[in-house]
Amino acid sequence: MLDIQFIRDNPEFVTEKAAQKGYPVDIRQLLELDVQRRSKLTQIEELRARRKTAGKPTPEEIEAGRQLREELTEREAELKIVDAQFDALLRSVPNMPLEDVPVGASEDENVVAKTVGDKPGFDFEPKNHWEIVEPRGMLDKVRAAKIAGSRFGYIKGDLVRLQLAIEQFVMQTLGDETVIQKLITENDLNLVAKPFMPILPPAMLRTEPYQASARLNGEEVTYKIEQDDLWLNASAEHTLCTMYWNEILPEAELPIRYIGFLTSFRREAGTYGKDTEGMLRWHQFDKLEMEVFSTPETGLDEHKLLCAVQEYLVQQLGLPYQVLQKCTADIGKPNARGVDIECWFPGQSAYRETHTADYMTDFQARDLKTRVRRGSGDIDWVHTNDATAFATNRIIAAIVENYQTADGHVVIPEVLRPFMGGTEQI
RNA sequence: GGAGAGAUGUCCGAGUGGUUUAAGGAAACGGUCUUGAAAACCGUCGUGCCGGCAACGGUACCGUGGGUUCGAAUCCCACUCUCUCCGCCA
Repeated sequence: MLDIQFIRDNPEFVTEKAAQKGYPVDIRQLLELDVQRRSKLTQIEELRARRKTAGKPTPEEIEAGRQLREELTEREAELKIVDAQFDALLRSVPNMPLEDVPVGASEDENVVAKTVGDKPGFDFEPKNHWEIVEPRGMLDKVRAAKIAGSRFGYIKGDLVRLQLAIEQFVMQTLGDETVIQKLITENDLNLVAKPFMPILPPAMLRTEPYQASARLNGEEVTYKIEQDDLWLNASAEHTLCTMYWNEILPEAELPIRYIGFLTSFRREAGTYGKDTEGMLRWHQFDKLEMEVFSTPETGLDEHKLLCAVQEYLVQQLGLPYQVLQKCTADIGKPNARGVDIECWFPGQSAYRETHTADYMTDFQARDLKTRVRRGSGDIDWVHTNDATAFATNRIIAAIVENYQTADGHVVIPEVLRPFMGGTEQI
């Protein structure tokens, strides 16, 4: 959630920015409730103070206490109602976009920040990825549909080896301090070159932390395990960002940089007919995800580092891509800034989203109550960042389409070959 | 699935109705002593909210939510989580 003090101090700004993100909120009403809430709280605290007695009370004090209790019960009931309204309204206020986030009403107004890499030239008509891997027996969606329904698949053979190679490549690259330092230097960032810690997080989480993460997007997106109060994660950051829920971290431990690997699950309700072929939009997919907890001062640079890592990884695979600066309507409620990478898919003759980087400033941390104790003893909210390293299905599809040969094979990008026993083509 | 135990501040841990604004210990930080360090000694040392420029004052929080009471960490009810043993199992 947003800082109520900030809203008190900047009501017009908050109203305007919230509207730009597509979240019209009644800040006047929120502030009115805020005033009501505080005045009721003051009343209640006064009553509580009067209730205290030192030791055994006299009969008169007991009678007075009885009356105080009646009044308190009434006031507390009033406060509860105001509090609930206030809380609901406060939680409806989105994070404020940073200044450089383009203002836009829909994803169509995202801005292409740059385009990198040459699209491969083919002397034949390039195929879609499924036209290559399905006939070769590396993808079986028919039997998967029989067993689990649409949007599932059996990935087989060399495609599995390719995925494992991608995982190994990412873990090695992000664990390499020299790579991190290089990206920090190239991008003029004021950060330490601490490598990313590999992590295998849980795939499910309980309702309470999920809600606190500001990432629980309801049942269109997320699978619920009813009998156990558990949700299946829709992205690794859901169980990563919640790791330090209700904790105060020593400043010396920051930044905490994780590179997680996890299978994620999405219901994809409302996407019927979209991407039904191939492996771009499944109910279940594997993902390598970065998550960073940092001080407020370094939060933006950490975000830029994650973007740099994403580009570096895609470049290493030799894939053409464009970087999208997401507009206010598309960055999402908890985001202050968001950047997508779209890789080129020659079979579809289109750029398709493969990466996203989210910077939440302290918005998410305030809900998660994840804080940092500074050297001075002060306590501040941490800043949180998450970003895709690779969503393996999508990046495999991109590799297959960009590296396809005339006879329906796929050349393996050089950086991945060491992780596939030197295999050059599948 | 069966049986049992437990949840208190950064950690350990006391506390079963009334200055608990939670004992004591450890860790941490500051200081004294020391050539330096250790030890010893002295001091500081939870979080949120409300008011205040501030010093500070008020209030809440002992797993969560209800209840009893003039008053609840403490009594009652429900729930959650953790641990141990047995069973099953990758």
